[in-house]
Parts: sequence; C-alpha cells; structure tokens
Amino acid sequence: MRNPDLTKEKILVKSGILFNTQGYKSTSLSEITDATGFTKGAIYRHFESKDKLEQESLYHLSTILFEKVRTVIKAKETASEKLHAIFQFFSTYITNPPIKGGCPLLNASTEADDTNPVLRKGALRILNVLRDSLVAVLENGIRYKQLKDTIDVEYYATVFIASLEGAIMMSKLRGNDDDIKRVVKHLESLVKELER
Amino acid sequence: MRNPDLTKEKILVKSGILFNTQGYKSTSLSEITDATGFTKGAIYRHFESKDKLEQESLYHLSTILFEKVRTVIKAKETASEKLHAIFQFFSTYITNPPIKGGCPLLNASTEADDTNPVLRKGALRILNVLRDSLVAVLENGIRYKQLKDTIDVEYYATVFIASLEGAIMMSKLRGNDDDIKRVVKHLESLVKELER
DNA sequence: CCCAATAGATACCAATTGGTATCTTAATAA
DNA sequence: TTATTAAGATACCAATTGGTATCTATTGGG
Repeated sequence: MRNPDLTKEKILVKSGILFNTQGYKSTSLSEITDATGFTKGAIYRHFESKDKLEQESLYHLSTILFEKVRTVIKAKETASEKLHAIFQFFSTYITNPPIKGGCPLLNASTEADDTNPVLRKGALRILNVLRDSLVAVLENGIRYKQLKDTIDVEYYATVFIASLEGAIMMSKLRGNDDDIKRVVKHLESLVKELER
Repeated sequence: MRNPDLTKEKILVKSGILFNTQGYKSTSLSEITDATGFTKGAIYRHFESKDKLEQESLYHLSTILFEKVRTVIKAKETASEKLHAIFQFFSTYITNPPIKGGCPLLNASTEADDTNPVLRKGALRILNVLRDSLVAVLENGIRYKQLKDTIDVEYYATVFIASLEGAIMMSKLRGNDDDIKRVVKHLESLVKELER
C-alpha cells in the first residue's frame, strides 16, 4: 500500500504543475496537499522545507523538458533535421503543452529576482543545458559538413532560444499559436541560410 | 502638506517596482506600506482592493514603457533608424533598466495564469500596443519607400518582439547583456535585408 | 474663523501562511 | 508473531495575509 518513493514522485509531479502555472511563491502548501491528497506531514517527511520542494520541483520539471528535447533530437539524423524537430517541438508547446503552465525556464527565470537564488540557479542551469544542446547540434552539423563552417554557434543558439522563449510567452498570452508559428517560420529560413 | 494625487502616484510608483520585481501576488500590502511610508488606510482610500492596485500598477508601468518607446521612435526619421533605436533601447534594458525588475510585459504575462484575468488583460494590452507601434513603423517605412513593399509587417513585428523579450529574459537571468546584444545584432542584420 | 469633507493612521478581524511536535498506522526484519 | 522503524495523519503554533471599522488630523470653502 505504502510507497514512499511513489509518494515523493507524486508530490513532485503535482507541485510542479502548480508551481509552473501559479508561480512558486504564490503556491501554498495547502494547495499542494489538496492536489496530492497527502498531508503536510507527508510532504515535510520528503522535503525539509517549501524552498527545497520548489527547488526539487523545478529540477523535476527541467528533467521532463530535457527528456523531451533529447528524444526529439535523437530521432533525427542531420543538424537541419534536428533543429527543425526542436522548432516543431516548441511550436506545439501552446496547443499541446508537454508541461502545464508554459515553459519552466521562462517561469522560473521571471520569478527569480535577486531574493530567490535557488530559482535563479535552477533556471540558469536549464538555460545552459538548452544552449549546450543547440550548440552541440550546430557543431556536429559543421563537423559533418551539413552546415557552413563560418557559423558562430553561440550566436545562433542564443538567437534560437530567445526567439522561441519570447514566442512562447506571446502565444501563451494570446491563447493561440500564431506567434510561435511565425517565429518558427523565421527560424526555419535562418537555418536554410546556414546549410551548405 | 497633504496631496492625495501625489500620494496615489507614490503608491503606484513604489508598488510598481515591487510588483515588477517580486511578482504581483507575492508582494504583500505590508511590503507596500513599508516601501511607501503610508499605511493601509491610505492605500485602501485610493485603491478599493489589492487586485485593483495591481491592475492600476501594471497600467502605470506600461505607460512608462510606452512613453520611453515613443520618444525613442519619434527622435528618428527613417524606419531603419527608428527600428535601430528601439533595438538599442532594449539592448540597454538590463544594464540600464528604465523599470526595475525587468520587462513588465514579460513579468505580467508569465504570472497571468488562467486564474488572473486582470493581469492577462493588462499584459495583452501592452503586447498589442507594442506590436502596433512596430507595425506602424514598418508600414511607414514601406509607404516612404525606405523598406521593400513585399514585407509581411505582422510577421516581422512578431519576430522582433519575441526575440527581444526572450533575450531580455536570458540577459536578466545571466546578469549581463551578452545575449541581448547578440539578438540585437541579428535583428539589425534582418532590418538590413528589409531595406530597399 | 469655523465647519464639513476627506486624507490618512490606528486598531482590529478571521483566514491562511510555513513550520513543528506528536501520534497512529503500515511495512519489515528477527 | 512480534518488535522496530519509518510513512504519513492530526493537531497545534506564531506570524502574516487582505480587508474593514473607527478614529484623528488636515484641508479648503463658506
């Protein structure tokens, strides 16, 4: 009947949804107990404080995100195809959200003011991993002669992430995928220019 | 001595900073009384509820933003120069923030989940005004033969805003302007292609 | 100069916050 | 089967939350 590992997992899943939709500080313990069906006693057995739960929850959200991105990348052969797949993944982010409440990077980053170093650190990690993934795809594309070797990979990785994240914000706000589709279209044309 | 209009203005200014840095729901009335030096009595005389204060505060923030953008645009002649000036304005947003706590659009939009229609509406309004401004600049550029007449203005306005907002998120998170500068560089080159 | 209106301060309210101490119940090892 | 450990529930805590009722003091109009 009892399964502490599963309990912790359930708490992470449910609180992750709440944190990602309502914000970390604005989500109360009682909302988490309501959502999970567990009591405060159970939560504080698995997490030493709410801050720690927020931290682990963000980490949990990011691993879900990375997993999705990684499988999307792995499924394709060439750099262009991989980039195309990543863009496609983001363009369905609003209409078919893999994680409720929008992008965890955007959410955590926005909430992370100077008074919340934990969220900031977590968000920074997501940004770095995401960037490293894109840089790797671009570098491999250059190595295997799929892309021009004059490409500034950091530059394009930055442009890709910024455009996609901004577009997610816009599309989520508007409630449709018009904006993200426009941006993806633009990024597609950008990638075409990078091909050799 | 007493000046109710000034009092209201002061409350809006101070609470605006707090809301924009810490978030709307996470900022408490007591933080606002501490920051303004006024008491709850004063605040509730000018604003019927905290929700209303949040709403008016966001509106106040947005007018500051629009004012800045508008002067930046007005100071230039051609469409390219206007766009250049807007990009420049955004590129100094992190190192020299006109409003503490990052972009009000990004912040309000991220916090505005389905349970906060007031913030959502305010954010949507900012996005629309911003977009309309860019569209107007592009259309005028076309009209006066500065830009190619084949341009999809909505498309480019979206790409501009998404890139800039995403870049602001990244640069604010990283604590430097590397990312926003990269993105602006990219947008500059985009504009070059639009010129005729 | 005084008085009515209003700006703002003070004092309260129930509800909720994160957190803790304690208790019960379920699983496990002997 | 029983004793031990740990999982989770219950009951509490002080502090804080948004909000209100009341009170004081300042203001401008007559």
